[in-house]
Amino acid sequence: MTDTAPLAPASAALSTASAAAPGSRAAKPQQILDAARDLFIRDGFGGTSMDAVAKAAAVSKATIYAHFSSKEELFGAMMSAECGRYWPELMEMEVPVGAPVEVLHALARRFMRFITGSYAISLLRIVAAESARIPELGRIFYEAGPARGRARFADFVRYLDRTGVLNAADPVKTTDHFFSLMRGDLHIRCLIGIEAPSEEQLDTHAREAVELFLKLYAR
Amino acid sequence: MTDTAPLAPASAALSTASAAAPGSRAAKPQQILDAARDLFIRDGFGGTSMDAVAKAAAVSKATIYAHFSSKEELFGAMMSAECGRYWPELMEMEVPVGAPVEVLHALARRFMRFITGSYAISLLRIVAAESARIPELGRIFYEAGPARGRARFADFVRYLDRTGVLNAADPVKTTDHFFSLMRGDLHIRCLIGIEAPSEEQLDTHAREAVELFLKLYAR
DNA sequence: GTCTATAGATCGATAGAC
DNA sequence: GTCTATCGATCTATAGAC
Repeated sequence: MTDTAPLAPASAALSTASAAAPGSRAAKPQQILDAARDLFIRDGFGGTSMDAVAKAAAVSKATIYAHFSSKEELFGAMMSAECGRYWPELMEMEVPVGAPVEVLHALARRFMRFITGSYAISLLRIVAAESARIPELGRIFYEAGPARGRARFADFVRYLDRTGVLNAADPVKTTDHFFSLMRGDLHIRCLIGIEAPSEEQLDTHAREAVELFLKLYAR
Repeated sequence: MTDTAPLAPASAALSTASAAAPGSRAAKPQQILDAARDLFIRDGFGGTSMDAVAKAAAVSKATIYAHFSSKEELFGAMMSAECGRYWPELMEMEVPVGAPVEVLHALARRFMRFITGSYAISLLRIVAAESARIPELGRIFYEAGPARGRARFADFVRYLDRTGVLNAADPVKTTDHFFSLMRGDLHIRCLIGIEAPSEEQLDTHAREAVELFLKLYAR
């Protein structure tokens, strides 16, 4: 590896907590967003009441409405903030150094662990369920999350193509195929709550996905 | 093709309408289920009220509760009935005859059209969203739907392996890979409502998926 | 079984004091 | 901005007549 791997530069993770002191006035919007995130993720949109958010955020309901004009807007703001936060944690981590197949395997395992985890699954469930009611929600989610990861991995594919490891004439489609092979049927089974894969399952699944991917695109 | 293709036997589609005359007493549970299906699919679980179901089914709310003890039970009964109905319509159709690559392409196109359509997307959204609240829902859905299609296609893979078209040592995994390549990123984009692929897109997508699949498994 | 009518609870959103 | 208190609407579920 004499070239520079484009996945390497890791930026500082964004902080959840506001800069303001807890309990102060400026911290309340963030308290509300944090509480909303926890409750929406746990109970869904319909299952979360504004009363519950107010109680969890330790503010009054009127304070919530002073910052967010409706439940939908609060939900959209929470989702937008989360989408800007969760994907960097996944993709901007330092990329392991080693043989391409090992790097791919490490990335695949990390990806699988993330997308089958309760956090990503809960977010996806709510976005899917509410996208009919809140049309822009799907795009907010996709652009801030999956699209970023895809673009980032496509850069990595270009790098592997440039260095002669892969034969990927269309990096975007190649990325799509890698992600598709990774998700497999497992992702949907997680989405509908009938599977919670163990670490070993994820590792095996990731290894198989990489094998198939290399069978398609290794030079 | 001297062997018998296992996808061929098409059974009669199940009927939605009850055998009882419309308006009669015995027809009411079916009227309720039909109305519930339409409303749940259109407005989701939280967006559908029992009042609306009663109005759409032309019965009183008390009649609904005489047959279904709660909103959740009505929802589960509807989903169970739908799951037993929708997949046969997809997979038990007559299989086109021709070269394996053309048959695969026809199947892929049919599959893509179905899973990206509003009916399947709506069902999946609701199952995903409510699987946390109703744990058995995901399994009902999966067993009655996707699992059947997978088993059926695995038989087809075995047939193709037996006749020397494919090299598929593990038909189940091979099936998984075919379905994964078909879904691609497109399926998730449909799920979150940011894409509604045209017939041409579906055709192109299906063709590419088959090409990749054959690159992996053609003998 | 089926209806009308309503109980009982909750929810989203707001008014008004500070 | 933040609070308490509450409005008005809606929802699930049931009581009671037939």
